[in-house]
Amino acid sequence: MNRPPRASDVAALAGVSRSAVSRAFTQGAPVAPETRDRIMAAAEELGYRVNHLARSLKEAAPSKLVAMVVSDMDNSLRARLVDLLARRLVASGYRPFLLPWSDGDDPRRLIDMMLNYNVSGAIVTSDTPPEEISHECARFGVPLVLLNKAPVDDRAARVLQDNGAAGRMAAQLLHEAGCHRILYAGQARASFSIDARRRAFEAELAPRAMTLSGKVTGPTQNHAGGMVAAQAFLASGFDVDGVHCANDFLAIGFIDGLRRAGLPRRDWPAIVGCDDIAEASWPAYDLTTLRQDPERLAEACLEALAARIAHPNHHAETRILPVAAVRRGTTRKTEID
Amino acid sequence: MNRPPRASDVAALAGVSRSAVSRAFTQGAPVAPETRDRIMAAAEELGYRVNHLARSLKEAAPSKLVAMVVSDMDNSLRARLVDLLARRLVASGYRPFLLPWSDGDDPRRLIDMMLNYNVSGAIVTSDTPPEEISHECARFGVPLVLLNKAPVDDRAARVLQDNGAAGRMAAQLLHEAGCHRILYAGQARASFSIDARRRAFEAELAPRAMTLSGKVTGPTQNHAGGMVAAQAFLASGFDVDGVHCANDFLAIGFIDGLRRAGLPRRDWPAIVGCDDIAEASWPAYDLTTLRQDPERLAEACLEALAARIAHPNHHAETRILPVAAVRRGTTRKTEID
DNA sequence: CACCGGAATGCACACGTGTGCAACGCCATT
DNA sequence: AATGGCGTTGCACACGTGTGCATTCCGGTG
Repeated sequence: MNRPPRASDVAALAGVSRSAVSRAFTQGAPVAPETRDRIMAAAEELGYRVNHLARSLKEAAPSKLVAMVVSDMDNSLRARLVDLLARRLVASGYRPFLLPWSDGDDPRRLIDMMLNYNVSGAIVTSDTPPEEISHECARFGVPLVLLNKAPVDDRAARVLQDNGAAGRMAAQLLHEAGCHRILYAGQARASFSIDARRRAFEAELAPRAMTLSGKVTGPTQNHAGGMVAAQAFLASGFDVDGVHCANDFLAIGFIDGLRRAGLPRRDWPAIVGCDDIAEASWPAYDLTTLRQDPERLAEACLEALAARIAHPNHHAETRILPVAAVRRGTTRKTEID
Repeated sequence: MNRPPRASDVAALAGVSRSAVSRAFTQGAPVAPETRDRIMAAAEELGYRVNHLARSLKEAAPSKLVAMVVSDMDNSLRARLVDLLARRLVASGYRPFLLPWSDGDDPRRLIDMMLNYNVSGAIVTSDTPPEEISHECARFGVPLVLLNKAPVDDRAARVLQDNGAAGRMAAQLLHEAGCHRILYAGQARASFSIDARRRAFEAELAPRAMTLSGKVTGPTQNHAGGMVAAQAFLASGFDVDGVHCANDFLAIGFIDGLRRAGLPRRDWPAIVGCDDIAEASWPAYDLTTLRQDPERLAEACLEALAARIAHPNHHAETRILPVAAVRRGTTRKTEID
């Protein structure tokens, strides 16, 4: 026989009933200390582990699984968040369940996978998954947390950075750098957060005596997209002295685009990104940006998820986290080429 | 009542027995077509989904969960691999279960989590998790695949790139660049793969008329570690014209270390990394390196896992995947600063 | 019409666990 | 000694599903 040992095996070895074994492994259940010791010894000998699948079956709805829907793992901020979320989930007794999302996927397959495993909640980190997921989660009572996504359903909690403040701070940072003629570099199909930032950014330009001289876009909001955007910028002939990029990943691509085109460093416009990903601080980029703290984002997600699980019928809350300006080299004058 | 609908609810609505519902959702089970249609309509109306937890309970051992043990998610190669593995696992009908690992963690907690959920297999991607995990998996019959790790147990399958070839190719690339006095930059506590590469690299130096002039190490095998290593190199006064770095992540940190120190581009030694992470191709680095194809690594992991699951008693196999030289700017002479 | 074969369906058990309820034993109190 | 109370334990049911086996039904053949 090669199946894993079950509670009744332990019970037989310890000379007690199966219920006693179950109680020995249940926090706070009434069991005589010496009985528990005998049971634990038998369990150790057999290598017995409680089967959480069967346990969660008994306890009705909530398995301890939490689905993490994620795409764009090439963005290091996202990878960092996945890591942090997974660690916090494990520390809180949950088990993270990774559901990768690609643009062409069928959202119903995703929902099936979540409901098949009776998840006790879900966290959506990706930009692209469609609203349908939110509605289905709400319909089936799956507690849901959206990270940096648009509001779609009253029953979905949201965690997002303060996009309005971020856009305004970006304008201020370019203002501090003495810029007047501004370029915005983004992606054709902007996500919710990026679009909100851009609007706040543009609204803040005129009050600070700056004008939007042009916009360029790349096909994607990553490094490759940034390089394409830089190419478009150089080909356009826009006369600008400051650039705000949709996010850091695109901004470092933009910088590499300037670099590849051979534009000397002293001729670069001032550049401001957003997110403060790890690469932004590397000497190759030294990018001025707006920091959103991944640790706090992850923490807020877990708090929001716990709140949803505890009070599924409450109106879902929205947590807005502050951003902080990080002043680096791309907004400082330099004479070295 | 707010619990999710179960098979008996669907059965009642469709006017059939619960067994019929179960069969309707089981591939190849005998069910009259019109009965199946009626059942499916009822299931759709109620929003019924098969509970896979209960299903896997019935089917004895194998839940469809697969544990992915992973640390160092800041390395973009690792993040990429996690993404690819998760996608392939989902496509193959498995459900990836993310178990983050940190250095101080108790390996027994990790094993508990895997066995509690009756995983049908595990993939270990991280460098650090101790051998204890392998032994426990073997002891409890959990099919295990190790990615780029040392051999520890006959029953653990392994997938790794050809470290010997990679080390030799690194030497050849520096040889092609006309180097003679070589520096090796790595980490104090080297992982298995990195150590194997270094040995092959060093053995290949003399036959190609190159000598190892020195070694420097950083505290970690990432960007920060590379910057420290570069600092150590510059402070050492070693006279070298070629550098091999333990991996790309460290190599780009090494480059940024040279950059921060203000060393002009034309004075840089030739540099060769390993892995071909995304950043290596960025214009800021343009790093010559050895490519290990993440897609093939992920594919091989899944094949190895499937083989372990199908034949748990066979001797575990080891798959060695080829590497390819990627020649870029860091091994070309340049006159621009 | 009788019979037979195959398809479809229902019954009942099993998977491994948690827990309410009742029974039991022990000790202290009356 | 009888009684009450409390801590401990076992019984039995429930969670939601898959499936072997027996039963039923239907159509075709002799």
